[in-house]
Amino acid sequence: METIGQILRNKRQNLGLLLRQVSAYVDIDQAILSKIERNERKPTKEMLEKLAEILKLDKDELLIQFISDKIAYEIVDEDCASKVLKVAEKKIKYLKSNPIPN
Amino acid sequence: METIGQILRNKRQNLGLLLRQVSAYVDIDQAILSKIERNERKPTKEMLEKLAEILKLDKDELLIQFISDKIAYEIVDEDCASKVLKVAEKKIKYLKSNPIPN
DNA sequence: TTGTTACTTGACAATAAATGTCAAATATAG
DNA sequence: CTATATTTGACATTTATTGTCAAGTAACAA
Repeated sequence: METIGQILRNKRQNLGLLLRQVSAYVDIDQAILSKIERNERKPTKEMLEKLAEILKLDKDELLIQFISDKIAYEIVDEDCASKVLKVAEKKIKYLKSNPIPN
Repeated sequence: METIGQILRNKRQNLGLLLRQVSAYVDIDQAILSKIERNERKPTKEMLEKLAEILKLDKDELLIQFISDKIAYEIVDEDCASKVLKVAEKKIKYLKSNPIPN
């Protein structure tokens, strides 16, 4: 099970790219990229898209990893975590099937 | 499918309590409670506990509704929402089974 | 109408969280 | 040691969240 950071770092290193190079492409400070790769900071969606481009990763897959990471860390310390996910799924289905629930 | 706000408001009205009374018990401005009941603001966990007490709601169940609400709204507009939840579940299991993953 | 009660709304300040920038510190390799 | 790559932390800035308050609406009774 890889975190976003691990995915990004592994791919970058496999491609033989430096933090400096990738961060320049993404147009962020390399300190930020370093932190993203160690899960100390979260990338924005714009960053993710750029990262997917330069690292030749699937954009959608990366987004899924990103959001699921965020959610996992959000509720991992709740002891009702799995129930929360089940209820959330129901709610999402409901929200999607009901336009403008307000 | 009820939101947290609806749950709180319904129960409060069924018990014949006023915003003023409940907000006094929870020790918040009644404007805040009004907003919470209309999902314009999110309660803190402390508020939720107090609310569960005075409204005779199950504390854990309310917390589950609260967190799942938050997650549902967070990802409802992603078209990969259900996949996200599946991946998140795996990550949580992984995180829980691995002490101090860092 | 007038007054009362319950609730809502929006502006505002205070607080906290996320973000970006930078330079110094620490590796790691030659 | 030198040079290059990465990490760390302090700091300022921006953005969200939160609480407070007073004025606003709505429903109803007198």
